[in-house]
Amino acid sequence: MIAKIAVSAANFAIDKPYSYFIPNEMTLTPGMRVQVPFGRGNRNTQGIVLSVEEGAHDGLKPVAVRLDEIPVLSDYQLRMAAFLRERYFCTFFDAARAILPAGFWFQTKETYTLTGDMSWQGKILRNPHALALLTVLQERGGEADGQSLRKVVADEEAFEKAMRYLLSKKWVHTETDFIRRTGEKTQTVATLASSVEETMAYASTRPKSSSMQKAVLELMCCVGSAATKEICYYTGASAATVKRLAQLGYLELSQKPVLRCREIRPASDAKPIILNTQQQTAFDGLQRQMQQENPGSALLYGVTGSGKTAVYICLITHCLEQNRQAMLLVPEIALTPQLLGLLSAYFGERVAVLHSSLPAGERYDQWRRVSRGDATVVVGTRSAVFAPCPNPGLIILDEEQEHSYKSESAPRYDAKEVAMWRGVKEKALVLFGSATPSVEAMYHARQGHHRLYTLSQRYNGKTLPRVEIIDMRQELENGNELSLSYTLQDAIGQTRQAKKQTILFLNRRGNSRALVCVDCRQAPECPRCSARLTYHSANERLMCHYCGYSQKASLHCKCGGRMKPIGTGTQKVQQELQSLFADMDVARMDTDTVSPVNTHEQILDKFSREGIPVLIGTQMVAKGLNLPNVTLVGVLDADLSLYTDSYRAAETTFNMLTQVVGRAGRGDIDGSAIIQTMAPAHRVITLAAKQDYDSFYDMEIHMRQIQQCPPFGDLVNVSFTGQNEGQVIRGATKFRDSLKHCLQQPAYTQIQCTALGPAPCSVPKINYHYRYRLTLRCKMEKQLRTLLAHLLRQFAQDRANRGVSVFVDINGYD
DNA sequence: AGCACGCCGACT
DNA sequence: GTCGGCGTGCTC
Repeated sequence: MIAKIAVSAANFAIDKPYSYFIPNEMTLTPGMRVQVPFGRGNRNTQGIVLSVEEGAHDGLKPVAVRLDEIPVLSDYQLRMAAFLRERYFCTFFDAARAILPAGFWFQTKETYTLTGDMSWQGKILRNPHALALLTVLQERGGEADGQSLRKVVADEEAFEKAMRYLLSKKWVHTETDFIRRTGEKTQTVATLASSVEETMAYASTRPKSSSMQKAVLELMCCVGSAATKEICYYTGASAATVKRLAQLGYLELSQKPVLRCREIRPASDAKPIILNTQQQTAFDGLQRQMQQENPGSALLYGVTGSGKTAVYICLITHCLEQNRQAMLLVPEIALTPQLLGLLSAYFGERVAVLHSSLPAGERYDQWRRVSRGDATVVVGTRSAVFAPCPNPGLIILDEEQEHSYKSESAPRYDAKEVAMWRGVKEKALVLFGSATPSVEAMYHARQGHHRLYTLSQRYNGKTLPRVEIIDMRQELENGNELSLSYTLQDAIGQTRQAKKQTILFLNRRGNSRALVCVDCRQAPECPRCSARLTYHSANERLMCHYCGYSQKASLHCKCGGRMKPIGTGTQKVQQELQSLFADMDVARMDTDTVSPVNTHEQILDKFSREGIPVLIGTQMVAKGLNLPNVTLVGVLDADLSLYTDSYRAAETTFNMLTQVVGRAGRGDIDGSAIIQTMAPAHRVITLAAKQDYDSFYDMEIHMRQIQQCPPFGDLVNVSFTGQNEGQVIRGATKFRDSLKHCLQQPAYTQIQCTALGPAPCSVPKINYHYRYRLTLRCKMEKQLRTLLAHLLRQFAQDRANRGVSVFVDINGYD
């Protein structure tokens, strides 16, 4: 018998089913994982059985080990993996990795053994690490595992190099085994093992060279116990320093499970839902659609507060009554505790939560519950679209316009597309929900590809907040140089007097700060990346977001000038507020205030509970909880997010403004919003202020048509990365030229596609790797996908492109 | 990408 | 002569 196997060692260029013969005593079924020898060196590789067939095994290698008792991927999931592979230019194995939760995967364990060849003894080796490894191996009776050997040569790169040398000399032999993970994800926690006095006494005797030890001990005296990872973050010490202190007896290390999943608190009352007329109409239509042979897809367009969730719950109930499972995807699980509570109130034990920050073991269990059919309601983030429901009848994607449905790493899939594919294959209704649908979704709805259901009434008949636009140029002319306009200042004062709360929203991406020299205006950059280092005042360090590099923040610039932190401006606004309202409490949400101890939720919770008059923050305050006591929302620099070169800038700004304005007046009292901008006449801003989605859509769809952007055309980035900049550019250019050449061939003349570039990516260098990209304006159809796949394979096989890797991203967000 | 094989220059 | 560098081609 012969098995066709997809192997993990294959890259995109050589990814195909490889045939192996199945030893007589072994039985294999498709979807099982196996260990097979691969390549000239027959290194052990993990593989997935795609199919099993009759046949003679002339010259085929045998399957070495069967790793699963029962298949981990069903036939249906194997087809899904094939779909991902074809659609997103990844290997079959990459696709399987995306489908299966992390808890399913094996850890590799390398065993190194000394071969009989002892000719190295007495020789003077050029590589001192190699000799060290040989010595240790001999001491341990000629065999050791990779983990313990890596302790001998701590530096990963040096270890690899030395081991490569030993293997090439055939003095050492290696074998890889796949062992099941321990299940639970754990982290190392250090606890102070001696008294504070004793520890401080020791710390004070330490010479300057051990300042790291001192810093760690000081921190530990304060906190008593902390995760090693956190200690390293706050002090900049390496894990080795912590370990050393443990050896010296000052700290005690232990393994504790990571528990990031907060318990779901079921909402207290699961009272029967009464739908209003609009909700009932939508529900009836959706329910009827779900009964059909091919239910297709639908868009539920419901303004903020119109009660989409109630419709979801009724639909899920209906779906379960048909003995089918329901899936509900959300952009971010941490922002939906209320939804989770509500679902568990209605569906109790039948709910399974799947998302990436669950500990591996937990995720594994949830996954099993779903595939066994014990859990019939799946709630989760993007990857939950792969949930192994045996027969789903309903797939809901809430807040459909959110970017988090698109994966940013390989395979770069879009959960919306995967959901549509599943919907067709499994005859399940796919429902997109949004208060501000993406232009693409609304277009498809208007074209009749999705059925459209609209909820235009706010749940308890509440009116939308009053919105006022303030021209900040005018404000400057009037002599106000503060970030807060006079109008906003007054409004904050009044809100405070009414014992209500204000949220001030700074329209900045992220929440990072930099250190800038007062004299030369230079900010320290990452030595490995073309990016500024971010200043973290919690640990007084500068850190790189892209590669993880970090260094101690210096107070002085190279030029001798003083360094000053600048940032999102939240602090500046806070200072302004405090000089305007001397005794007012202000809460702030940015890198300085958000920490593992002080999470977003805790800050919001504190703000809400203690009735702090003002909360300042960046985009992260826009999302999340309902805060009933907030009646005023101020947006600073509303136009800032318009000035990016993405075709989605207008849409993102509109959605963000609508969302933020909707934060005001969730309680009994009507809210108001003040939008400050340098471009008060900009249509996006005026329309957002009026909450006029339809006019915005009409304007934007027109632009998209002119520019041939989605939904009319696709923008595809083909990115090239490598350490040699010239080689990367040459590779990209060559790729573009062969694409252009192919497009001129008679077979491909129907393909419409133009290629621009190569141009440097938005971050041109990450971790010493240069990044260039081509932008294709095209219609991503089957023929073009085939052509691109061919070109990608050809690229990888070209010797000139060694060390350059390439990936494709379709309609990405960067 | 990773690995073996093979061809060629430097050193014993 | 042999060790070791690096270019080339294949992966069931």
